[in-house]
Amino acid sequence: MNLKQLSEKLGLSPTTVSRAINGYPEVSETTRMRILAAAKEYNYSPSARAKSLATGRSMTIGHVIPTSGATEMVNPIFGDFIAGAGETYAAAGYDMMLSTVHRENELHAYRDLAARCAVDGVIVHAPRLNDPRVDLLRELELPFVFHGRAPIEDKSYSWLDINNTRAFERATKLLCDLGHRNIALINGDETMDFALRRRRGFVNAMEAAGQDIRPDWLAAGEMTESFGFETASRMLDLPEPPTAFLVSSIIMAIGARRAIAAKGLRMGREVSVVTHDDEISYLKNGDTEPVFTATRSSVREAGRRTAELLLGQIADPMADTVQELWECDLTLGASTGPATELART
Amino acid sequence: MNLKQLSEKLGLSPTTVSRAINGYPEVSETTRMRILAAAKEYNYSPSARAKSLATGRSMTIGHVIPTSGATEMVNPIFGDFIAGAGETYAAAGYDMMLSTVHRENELHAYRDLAARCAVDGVIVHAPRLNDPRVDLLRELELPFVFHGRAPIEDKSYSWLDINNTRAFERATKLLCDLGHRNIALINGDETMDFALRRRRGFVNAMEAAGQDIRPDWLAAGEMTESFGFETASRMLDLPEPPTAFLVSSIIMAIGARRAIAAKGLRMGREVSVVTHDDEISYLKNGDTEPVFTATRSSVREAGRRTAELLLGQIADPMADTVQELWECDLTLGASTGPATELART
DNA sequence: ACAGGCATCCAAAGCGCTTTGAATCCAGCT
DNA sequence: AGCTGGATTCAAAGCGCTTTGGATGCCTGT
Repeated sequence: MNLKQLSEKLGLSPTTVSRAINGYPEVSETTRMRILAAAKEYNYSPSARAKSLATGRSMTIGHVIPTSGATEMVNPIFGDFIAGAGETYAAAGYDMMLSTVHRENELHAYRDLAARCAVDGVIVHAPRLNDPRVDLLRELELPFVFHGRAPIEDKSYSWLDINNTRAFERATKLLCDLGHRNIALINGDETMDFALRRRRGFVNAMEAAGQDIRPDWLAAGEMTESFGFETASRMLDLPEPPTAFLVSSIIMAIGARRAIAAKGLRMGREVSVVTHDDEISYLKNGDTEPVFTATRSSVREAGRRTAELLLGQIADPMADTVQELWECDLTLGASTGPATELART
Repeated sequence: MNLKQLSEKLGLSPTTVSRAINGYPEVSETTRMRILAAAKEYNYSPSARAKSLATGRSMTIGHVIPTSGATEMVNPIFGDFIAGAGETYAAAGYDMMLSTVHRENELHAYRDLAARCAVDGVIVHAPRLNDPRVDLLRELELPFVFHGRAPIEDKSYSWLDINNTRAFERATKLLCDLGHRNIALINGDETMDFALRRRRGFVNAMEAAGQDIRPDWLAAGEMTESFGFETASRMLDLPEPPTAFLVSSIIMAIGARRAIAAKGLRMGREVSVVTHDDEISYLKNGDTEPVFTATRSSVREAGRRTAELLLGQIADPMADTVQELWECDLTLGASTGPATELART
């Protein structure tokens, strides 16, 4: 069933039917009702392809998902971010288009989306150091919003980010205040902007507290459970092991917990752990008391809001760029406690 | 830059340029080369919208992702499945379109995709008992492949599934062979087809071994870490606690491990755990020795293959439907051992 | 010299919609 | 009666591509 057939059935012109469906005022209420009823009866919806060709807007938002590392890992926060963004799109009548792509083909993927007029805008994931995507997307004149920031601090593009530096400063200070002096950082891949900021927050707070930062106690890598386990295991085997871990993702923290348990130590007693918690739906940080003391921010909420910012920008391309910096909660859980001497025995 | 402009620049007709780009033979090699060079220079790609309107194919595959439960959880295996499917799509020149949708709106989402001609086919996720989607999609004449099976056993639709029943039979038998008599099942939501089959496998093997199935030792719910923790905790508190857990997802198994540790028990010693492992990229089941004894099948590989089946079906709608049933590995890890009396003390 | 055949190329129609500009109708007013 | 103007409706152009059905030119063989 297409527009022409429907209009013939109704004895009206395609023009009128189209206007009725799209809510234009130049059609009487009675015929509008008649048209909408018929559309429903025959389950008619305008063809998205024809519509977007005619209007010049595809009503589709693109997400280019970089798969990283040898394992081509998909970031675990991704599902929840998408779910949040999807709510916004659904409410606004937009579709969501995904491309998963190896990092080296990423720029080509954006170029391609733009050249094919496949999307009206994109959300940019996982900004990194010297991220070339800001310039590229500007050149392509494709509306975009970053989830996270490229390290460039100018106001010339829109982004939504959490205050990674502050969150990790506060978390580090908490550990210092609990008397910990041997604090390790298990960070995400430090070519990524968020990881750099978290490290900076950690370093700031350690220096403020007059504490040593030992290279042995710094690690960065893939945000997998294995990496958390292996890194924590290795550090706990050091002659002078850390008494506390600051961890960049709850998945790595679960690995760290496994390492701690394997050494016969108790998390929250001999060893403390603070992690960042994205509030991933299947990895809730406990139901009553949080399992981990954590810096917390909902990535799903971020998805919803980032999508809103992008749709706003598409609706009014002349509007100013928008920057939103969200503070994280610092929630106390069972994984932290005062420093003890036990871990060194 | 559009086709017309490019063809004017080249002094050729749009027809010829189009044919050159789409690889038709009626254009000389020299002009084809010239055209392709110009297309590259001006970064021209045919508009996807116009192309799909003209060809009648959208070159897009839809995935309708149901969010489940009060938390609107996104299944954690989803990211890896999508990554696998995405590889297939990219290689074949297809795009991927996602809608996340509440379960009650799911049928409407499919209807809408079909009516708007937005996709050439869909992959159906998370089949359930009495799944209405088989009939609906047939009625809509939209090509589809199920990831998993609807319980209907006919050959009239295509699916790719793992042999859940067999996997859980074997896993259960392993635990029985290790001397366990108190075996608990922590299953996924039993309105889902896969969970029903796993339960059936468990029951089959228990009956074959002449063992009791105690309602106390059966649980089904959301595949979250919390659910695994709470369920295992509750069961371990029973007057007669299980000595082994068969768990439907590695995330729940991580929760169960936490519960076991919290009771001062050791996984693989006092309590055994076997889990299903989808080989999620960020939750690798250990690097050297597997942490968990597990029934294993790569969900990413499944995504890749399911997408292939769908594209095949789109390419030849008259071809027979295809069913693929994959067997799981049963890999031994550190989480299982012989039954002891310790757990009951 | 001419028909036939092949290799190239092109004009125009059409995909299903939106949207411009115009037509039609029917009060309401002078 | 005649004019104006608002309320409806419509015909037709156009979005950027593919594809049908020629057209053109060139080479062959007779």
